[in-house]
Amino acid sequence: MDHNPEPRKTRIQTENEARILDAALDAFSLHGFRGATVDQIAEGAGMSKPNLLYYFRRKQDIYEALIDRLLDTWLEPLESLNENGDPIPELRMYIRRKLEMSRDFPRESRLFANEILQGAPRITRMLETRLKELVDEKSEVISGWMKAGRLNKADPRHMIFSIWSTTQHYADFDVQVRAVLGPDRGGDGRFEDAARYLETLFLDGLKPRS
Amino acid sequence: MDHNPEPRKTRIQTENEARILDAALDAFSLHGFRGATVDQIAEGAGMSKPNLLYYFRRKQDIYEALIDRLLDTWLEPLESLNENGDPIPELRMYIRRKLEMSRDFPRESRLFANEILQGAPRITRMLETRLKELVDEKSEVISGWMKAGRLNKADPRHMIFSIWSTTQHYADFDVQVRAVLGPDRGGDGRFEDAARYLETLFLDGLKPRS
DNA sequence: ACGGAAATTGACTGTTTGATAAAACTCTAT
DNA sequence: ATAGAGTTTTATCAAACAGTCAATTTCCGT
Repeated sequence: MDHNPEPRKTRIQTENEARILDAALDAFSLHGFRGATVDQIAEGAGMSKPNLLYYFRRKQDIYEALIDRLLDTWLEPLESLNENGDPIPELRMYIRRKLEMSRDFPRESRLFANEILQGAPRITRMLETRLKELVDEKSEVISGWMKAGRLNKADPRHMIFSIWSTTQHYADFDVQVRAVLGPDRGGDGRFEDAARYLETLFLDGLKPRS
Repeated sequence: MDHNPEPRKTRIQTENEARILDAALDAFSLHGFRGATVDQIAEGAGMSKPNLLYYFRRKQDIYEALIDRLLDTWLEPLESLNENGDPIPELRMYIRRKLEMSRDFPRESRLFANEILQGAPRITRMLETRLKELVDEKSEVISGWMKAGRLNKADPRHMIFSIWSTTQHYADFDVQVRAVLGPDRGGDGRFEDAARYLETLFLDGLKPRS
């Protein structure tokens, strides 16, 4: 009665799906859903188009598989913001982890940015439910810290936005960042500069403490 | 010898080019260069595709016209950062003007974001020359303020990045912002909330001043 | 080593896309 | 009012596109 309990995957299937998703991430993150082509992805994955479509029947299926896989990873740092920790180190860690994700997973960041930029036609529901609930919950945590005087008073939701935008900027606007900062002088210097700046900004602000 | 001194435009030409550029801004800002179609733009402009191509011979020409028109407007707020003004009010004004531009010209912001996200193939040179020079110049100004103790010490270039990213976030990630904040309760409330938050963030930071 | 399942391919289809050509129409300066 | 520039449309094209299909080849448990 093998009634579709678990369609166990073969070795080749696992490998090829991984290669397809990787090539698709390249294409979609750079050109968006409409701009990326199946031929392009197939070439990137090193296989023929019909072969690719043997694993994912429609272009949209590849895209949705990517988005699904992305979301957990993407929200995890905020999820692990700990109500019982010290506010300042908690925020410091959250910002650093988001910045690390921009460094280590820039394509994922750009894919997400592209999707939102194009009106999020495929994930609006998710934004209004799962994302909103998570932000609501964590905003309460932050709000509690502020009421206890452990954090400067500010709108927690906009605060989360500002952490998202500043950190993801280094992935999404990478070309611009590189153009402005000039040639990379190797190492993790650029990353550390950004980390140090963001810590100053979020914790101390720009007005000198007299 | 009317040797192409100024190809003075007719009334119809002026009107139609404006309508095309407006429709193109809708399309390109939502789908990027490759994702937007000429048919789509023509329909948005209320004319046939061949008619549109009578005014702009290639799709790319429309796109480039938009980008050109955009840049001056986009950089103007930073250009008018005044070395001789008071640092805090100058920054406050810069942030507010950038935020106003996100509110008033969200399509332009998204067009720019799309271009950068896709690797800025058409404007890399501009980023490396004009934009870099402007940022270098203004970084010197900010750096001077910091050395004079009139501003908290922080990397001026990353500071500019953070102002760009936080303000443009409200245009580029509008869908996400709406989803998280819930239904708009009319008026300029949302804008004022963001303005107030950003002022707190940039000037005071999040660590309470004891 | 072999038989059936899994994987791969070449050839193809219908549609969309950016772009062109030529003919028909409209506006405007005289 | 009319000639010619300026504008619009119909018809059309070749390339690129997502997706299908039948036929072939490879893989793998027995």
